[in-house]
Amino acid sequence: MVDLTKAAKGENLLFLTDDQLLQGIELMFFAYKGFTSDPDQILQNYASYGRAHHRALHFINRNPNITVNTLLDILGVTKQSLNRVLRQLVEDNLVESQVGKRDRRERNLKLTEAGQELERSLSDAQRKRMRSAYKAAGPDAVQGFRTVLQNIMDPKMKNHLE
Amino acid sequence: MVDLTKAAKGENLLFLTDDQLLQGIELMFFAYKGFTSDPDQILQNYASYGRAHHRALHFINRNPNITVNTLLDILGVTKQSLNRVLRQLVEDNLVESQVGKRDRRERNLKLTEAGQELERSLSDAQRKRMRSAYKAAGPDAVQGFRTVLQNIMDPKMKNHLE
DNA sequence: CTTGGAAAGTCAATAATACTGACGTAAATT
DNA sequence: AATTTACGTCAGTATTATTGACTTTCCAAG
Repeated sequence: MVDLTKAAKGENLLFLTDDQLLQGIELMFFAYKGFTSDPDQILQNYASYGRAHHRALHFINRNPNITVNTLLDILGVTKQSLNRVLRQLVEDNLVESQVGKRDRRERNLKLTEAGQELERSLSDAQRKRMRSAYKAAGPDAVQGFRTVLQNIMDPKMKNHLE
Repeated sequence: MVDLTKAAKGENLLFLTDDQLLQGIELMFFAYKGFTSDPDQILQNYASYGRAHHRALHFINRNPNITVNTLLDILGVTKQSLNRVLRQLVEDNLVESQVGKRDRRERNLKLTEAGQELERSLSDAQRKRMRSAYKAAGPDAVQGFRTVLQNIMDPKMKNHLE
C-alpha cells in the first residue's frame, strides 16, 4: 500500500474540518452583509422602502410579466407579506400589474419607467461590488464561487436561475 | 496584431457582463436563503428565538470571552438591538456574562453548557449543508468561493475572520 | 352548466428584528 | 476632577414577516 491513500484522504478532509466549515459560514454572513449594504444605503432615502422592495424590483425586472404566484415562489414569503410591498410599488407607479391574457385570474407584473430607473440605481451599486469582486478573484475563482453557491441553495430553486 | 488580444479581452469580459453579474446576485440571494433555512427551521420550536439569537450564539462560541462591543462590531447592529437578544440568552442560561478582569467596565461573554448544546444543534445543520456543498464542488471550487466572498465583504470585517 | 379549486387581494392580529433618542451607572483615562 | 468608555435600559417607531379568515374572479372538470 502506497502513501497516496493517506495523502489523498488528508487532502480531501483538509477543507472539511469543522473549523473550515465554520469559516465558510462566517464568510457567508459577512459577504451577504456587504452584498446588501449598498442597496440598503440607497433605500434609506426612500421612507417605507426596504430590502423587500429591492428584491421585488429585481425579480420583476429579471422576469417581465411574471405572475404573483411565481414571484411568491421565488421570494419564499407569504402572499400577505408580498402584497404589502407590491401594493406600495403599484401605488407609487414603479410596478404595473396587468390582467393575464391566457388566464385572467393571473396578474402579470412589470416595471414602469420609474421602476426601471430605481431598479437600475440599486442594481448599479450591487453590480459594481460584484464586478470588482469577480475581477479581483479571476474567472476560475468565479466558477468555483458559482458552483458552491449552487450546491448550497435549495435544488428546487434552480428553476429560477434561468 | 494577433487574435490573442481579442480572445483575451473576450474572456475577461465574459464573466463581467451585466447578465453574469445579475446571475451572481441571484445566486447570493438563493444560497443565503438555503444557508439560513436549516437553523431557522430548528429555531421555530423555540418561541421568541430567531436568527439574531443564532448569530449571537455562533460568534460567542467562536470567540469565547468576547466583549459586548466586539460582538456589536461583528454583528453590525445597535446595542439596543443586541441587548434584547443577549438579555434573553443570559436569562435562559445559554450565555454567561462575566465582569472583565483587566477592565471591569467590559463584560466577557461565553456559552454555558446549555448554550453550547443549542449552538451545536444549529451549527450541525448548517455545517452539514456546507460540507455537502464543499464536497460536491471540490477543493478548487471551494477556494474560489472563499476568494470571491472575501472580495464581496467589507474589508474592515476581515479582522473578525481569525 | 354547475361546482370545485386556483389566483389574487384584503383585513386583523402578532412576532422578530431593527432603528433613533435619551438616560443612568460604573469604571477607566486624561 | 473632568471626560470618556462600556454597558444597560426605557420608550417609541419602522420593516419584514407570520397565521388565520374571508372575498372576488375566473378557469376547468364533471
